[in-house]
Amino acid sequence: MKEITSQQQRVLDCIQIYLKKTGFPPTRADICKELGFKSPNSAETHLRALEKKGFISIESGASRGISVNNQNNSFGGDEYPVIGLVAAGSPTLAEENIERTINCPKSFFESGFDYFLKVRGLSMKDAGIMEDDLIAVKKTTDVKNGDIVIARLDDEVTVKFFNRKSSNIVELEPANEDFENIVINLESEQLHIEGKSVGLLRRN
Amino acid sequence: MKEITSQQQRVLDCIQIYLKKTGFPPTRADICKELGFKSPNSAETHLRALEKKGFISIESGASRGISVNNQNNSFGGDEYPVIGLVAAGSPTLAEENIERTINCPKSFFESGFDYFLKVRGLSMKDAGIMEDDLIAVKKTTDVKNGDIVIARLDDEVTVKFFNRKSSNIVELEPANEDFENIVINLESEQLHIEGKSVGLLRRN
DNA sequence: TATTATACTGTACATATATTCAGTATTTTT
DNA sequence: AAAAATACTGAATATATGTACAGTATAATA
Repeated sequence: MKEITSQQQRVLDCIQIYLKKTGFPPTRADICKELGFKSPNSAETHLRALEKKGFISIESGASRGISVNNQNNSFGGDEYPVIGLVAAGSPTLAEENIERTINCPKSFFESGFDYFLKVRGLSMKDAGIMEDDLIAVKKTTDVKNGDIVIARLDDEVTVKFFNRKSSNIVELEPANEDFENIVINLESEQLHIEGKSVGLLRRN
Repeated sequence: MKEITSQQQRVLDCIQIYLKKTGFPPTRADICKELGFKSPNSAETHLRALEKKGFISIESGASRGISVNNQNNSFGGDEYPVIGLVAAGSPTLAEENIERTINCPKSFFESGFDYFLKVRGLSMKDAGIMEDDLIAVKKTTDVKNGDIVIARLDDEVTVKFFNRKSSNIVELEPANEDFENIVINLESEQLHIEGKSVGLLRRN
């Protein structure tokens, strides 16, 4: 399997996300629409490159005749996006930050989950969350004290323990003595709870 | 979900077999070819019946726009055993210690793996391995310094960093300052390397 | 008894779609 | 320095495909 370029990866991801969403592969036009290309030939050439490199197979003449060569993939799970936890000051948890997808069953984590978040930094190391770990995130605002939450302050996304001190005061607590608690006064600051951690996946 | 007729079941099976084989849904003509119909409208009417009964969804106008409404998670991965890392002095990694199994794809962890090991204690906490975490273990004796290995000394199984000091001396190093290195002289003691960690799964 | 659902054949056609050709430009490899 | 790969736009076209229409026939339902 030869090297894949970033654009080819985007096309491959697009195919897999489309497959997950609709149950069938995209057309060239669909790919263009998703990725903003203006000519179907843009998709075509990427598809041919992916085929040449062995990532996909294309059945000639067949509409939507794309199959992903995931050797292990006779597999009925879903594709879950892996979203990069971008550094401070960067955009939020957006679709554009999908690095790739992971195929795994819905019920893999007890309460169900929506996406994986790739961890940056070691602010939660004493909770066993290390750099590059993938946190399984369930989208919810229903969080309790002690939950590991994915919180957004302005445009900065962070993973911390949640601790409501009073009706107006929330503390976000790291699990690392080198970091300090973030105290938020809800009257003067905006806090968005994106979701909470329901599990963790690490791949050495 | 209403009752399905035998012919409709044949069509539904045909769709699923075609999907598994090719990676994309069949056309009306494909179904006719598979099932011996002579008119595409035969397939069409069956598809519409299946749609009406809720077994499939059809995207109007899209070629091969069929998706199977699979609420049942009959999921093609493999069952991997979860083995409890039993406390000191207890039996080894035996079949009897299988707590349950987890369904997940073969290649879920990069290099493939053989079973999950449920962690006891916090001796590897600084490596982000916490109590009750499930370590994905690949059975192998081919380990390098720095690998997290599953080692057995007599009947005691432990998870530690591997460090070969010399041809006869191996150190098993915890990732927790409260624990001490285990130094093994291979001439006088038996060390069995059961495998190494290739990943980790945590479920909150 | 009339109606609806099932189960087909056969023809026809609009359009969805793959695919080719002609360009332009940048980067990487040889 | 030349060749190949990457990364596109834009237009054109043959055909793959969904889908409607016209029939025929049987079984189930109201």
